[in-house]
Amino acid sequence: MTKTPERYNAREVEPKWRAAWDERGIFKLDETDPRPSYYVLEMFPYPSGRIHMGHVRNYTMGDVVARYKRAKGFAVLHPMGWDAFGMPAENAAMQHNTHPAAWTYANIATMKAQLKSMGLSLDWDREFATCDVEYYHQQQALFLDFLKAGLVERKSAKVNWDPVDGTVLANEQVIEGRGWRSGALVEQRELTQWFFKITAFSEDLLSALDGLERWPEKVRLMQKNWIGRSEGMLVRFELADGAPADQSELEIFTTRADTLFGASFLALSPDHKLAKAAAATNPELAVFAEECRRVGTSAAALATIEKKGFDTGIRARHPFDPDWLLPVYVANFILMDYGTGAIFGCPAHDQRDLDFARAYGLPVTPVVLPDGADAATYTVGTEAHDDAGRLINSRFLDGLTVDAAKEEVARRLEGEMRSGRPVGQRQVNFRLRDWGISRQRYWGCPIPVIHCETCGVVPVPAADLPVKLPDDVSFDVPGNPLDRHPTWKHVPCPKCGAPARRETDTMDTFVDSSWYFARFTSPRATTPTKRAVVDRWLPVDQYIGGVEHAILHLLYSRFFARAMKLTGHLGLDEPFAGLFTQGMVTHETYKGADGRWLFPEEVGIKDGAAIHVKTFEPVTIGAVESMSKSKKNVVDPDTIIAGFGADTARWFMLSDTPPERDIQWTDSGVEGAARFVQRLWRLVGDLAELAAPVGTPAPAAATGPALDIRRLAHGALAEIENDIEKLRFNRAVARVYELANGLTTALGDLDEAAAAAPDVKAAAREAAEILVKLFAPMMPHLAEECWAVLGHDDLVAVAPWPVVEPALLARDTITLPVQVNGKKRADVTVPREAGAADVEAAVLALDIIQRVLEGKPPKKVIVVPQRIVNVVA
RNA sequence: GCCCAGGUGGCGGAAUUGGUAGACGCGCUGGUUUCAGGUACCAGUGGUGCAAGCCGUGGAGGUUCGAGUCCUCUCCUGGGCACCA
Repeated sequence: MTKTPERYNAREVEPKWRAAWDERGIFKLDETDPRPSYYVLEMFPYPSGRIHMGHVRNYTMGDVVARYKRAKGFAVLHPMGWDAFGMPAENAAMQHNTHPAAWTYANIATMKAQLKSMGLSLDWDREFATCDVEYYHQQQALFLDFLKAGLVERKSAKVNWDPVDGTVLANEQVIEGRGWRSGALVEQRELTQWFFKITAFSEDLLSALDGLERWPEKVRLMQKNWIGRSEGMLVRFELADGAPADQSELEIFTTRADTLFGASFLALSPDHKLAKAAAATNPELAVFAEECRRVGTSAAALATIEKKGFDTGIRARHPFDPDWLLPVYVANFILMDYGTGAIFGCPAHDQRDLDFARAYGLPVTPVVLPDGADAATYTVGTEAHDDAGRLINSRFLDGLTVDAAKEEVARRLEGEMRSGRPVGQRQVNFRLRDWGISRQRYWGCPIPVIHCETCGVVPVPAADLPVKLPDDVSFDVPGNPLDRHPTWKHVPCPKCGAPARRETDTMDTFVDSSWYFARFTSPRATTPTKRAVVDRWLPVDQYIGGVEHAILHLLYSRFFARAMKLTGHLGLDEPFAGLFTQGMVTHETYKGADGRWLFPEEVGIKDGAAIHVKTFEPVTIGAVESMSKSKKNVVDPDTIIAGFGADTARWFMLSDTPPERDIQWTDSGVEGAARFVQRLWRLVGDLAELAAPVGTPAPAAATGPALDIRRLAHGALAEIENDIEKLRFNRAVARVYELANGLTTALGDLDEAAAAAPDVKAAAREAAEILVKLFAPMMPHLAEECWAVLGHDDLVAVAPWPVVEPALLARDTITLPVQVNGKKRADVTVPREAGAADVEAAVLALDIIQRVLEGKPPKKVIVVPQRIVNVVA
């Protein structure tokens, strides 16, 4: 190899191939393409201004899958769009006096150019932003259909109010008592709001998780916990003394009806109607209830407070014994919106009830005896027993298991009638709440209803859609610009024609992202979807995004699919057949001498110590954390792509770290990736010089070096295909390195005669083309340039994936490791078809084995075919 | 507190699911090329020992011919949920 290899210049080459792809339109999908379909989708970005490394990682992974599936002969749908409504646009409007739309569309233009520079195989013809009128028009149509189908509800509810953003948040948008976006402490307020009835699907959303086999177990578990199903009973307690005149009973929910004979009190939420009635005549109780509510604003405070209660003086009768009276407390640890807002307390078998009972001197009677404990001496101290056991002190339940006792209590209470209703009934309860979608904001999809004084809430007629956002709005004062707009909300009632007003709330932006995947199948349709098209392309075969959306976005999307099915917009329940959640991109953090964060480019290394590149002051290297602007540990994708090329950035993102884990961005790692780009370029150049012309078939009966080269290529092909199918990109990358190493060595070993042999030249042709096709999904620009060097004038992006020849994967002889007592001592090479007896004989003939055995016969020889031999001495 | 996931060289990580621990990359060491830096190339790189060998997958036990992988206990790290009756 005497010629001076030219360097591969990514900066010049990459734009050329992107233009070639565009020109040929090869990533545009024909919806009627008869080949098997494959839908790969990455979570679409919020147009915040510029893409970050997390986007690069996410979209690179999706692109590998898309390009690979295309090569495998699928008709691939791989679209991109923008999750474009939301608060940052309004904040920018306030700060910089721009219009949210102008800000958003400018950001989209910037980010689209950045995504294009990555060389992604996207069908840009399908692009849309959720703030496009055409998109939210169809979303309003969906809303009206959901309303008609009874899936939308307007109700007054205690809501999470974010005082900084001035809007309502869904439960799942409150994290540790703070708004998920603003971080402000959330307050509880009573407001009339629009809700999607996601709880109508609680049972189905839970049970269908089992069928999502290509979802991460972790995500399924998180959703399961979030939905929070529990089986229990509603039990009616008759009120005896001290009850308000209009209330004669108290209904509680319990999952432990078996412990009814261990009851020592009843407890109410301060917001329970019985508590409120009692507080009306008891000022002290009213004060206590008010105290509870104050604490209740912060979940962090809730977690640490002591259990407190207030005896209302009311007494209730035990359902199995009318003479047994139980005190009714108001307690600070009872939630109004779970179950009935009331419980019965069994201190011996519930820790919270035990803490409460100890504080107020209430009886603690064990009714479940742990296995192995003695009934005569068993007592409960400071730890409640909530595990299994047998019932004691429980009359007719004594001796039963917990499950059997639950059955027996249910049977009896269901059979006992009071005022025409059973005293108890089985009930399944869910933690999941309905999804409040009202937001008091401008930059969102308007809720298409009109409020009329005589007709009430009137849906906007479908023919009047879209309800467009007005352009002339100002953000100089707090509050909702739609609400204070001089004319927008004033409209005649569609029913009676009288003056009425529009709903000024807009939809939660999670609504926008709950059906965009369906819209991509027919992005310009004048209905939300086209049934024939959407039914062919959904579900998404592979969805890829961040695990931070494990609950919110994915649960809402699953709800939307069901709601859209019910209203005839599509034909399935589960929108995402395969889900992959990728890890974050991390980087070291740096702090200067003054304690301020520094950007990575401000930091240099001198004599093994980190210093500031300008001031030479010492720099402290901090923890490796996920990239964030606030800590300045960010690397700009543009800088990397401009400096090294998109292929290097893509390759690095796929290398080394398993895709589901956090990846650490390092300079040396990127440089390594860049070096490999050059190495591949030289290797393909060398192969091209040696290789037979384009179209030469692989040598069928190769021997010697030609056979070795073929085996290398086909071995790598089989492995990489398997790795990409399983999204194990880091392993696929390692296999490409191995193939490149192997081919480099094989080329170096060829003597002049071998290099001139036709079968070697044909094998080199085959190996070079396999190599290029194998890395083409990961480094598509380099692959095109290599493809051209190999003499092709078509694009590798449309070339079919190579086919493995299984015969090349098998060897005539195999080398087995030989262990003695489980420790490896030798290798033995035997014919592939050798029987166990032949292998054993070969092993025992080995000098090393004879030496270790010291001439004695082995106790036993274990031969695992094709695997290993173990000699037991 | 409860529920998950995970601890493997200096670092990121492999290991066909019970069968050669450390693939591949980064880093490092020595050498060749180069005025030099970088690049490129060659050799080496878990620990220990002159060596045969011995020790090694957070820790302690166990099952097995054989354990990173299975079981019991324990420590640590990351994530989710959090008075859900």
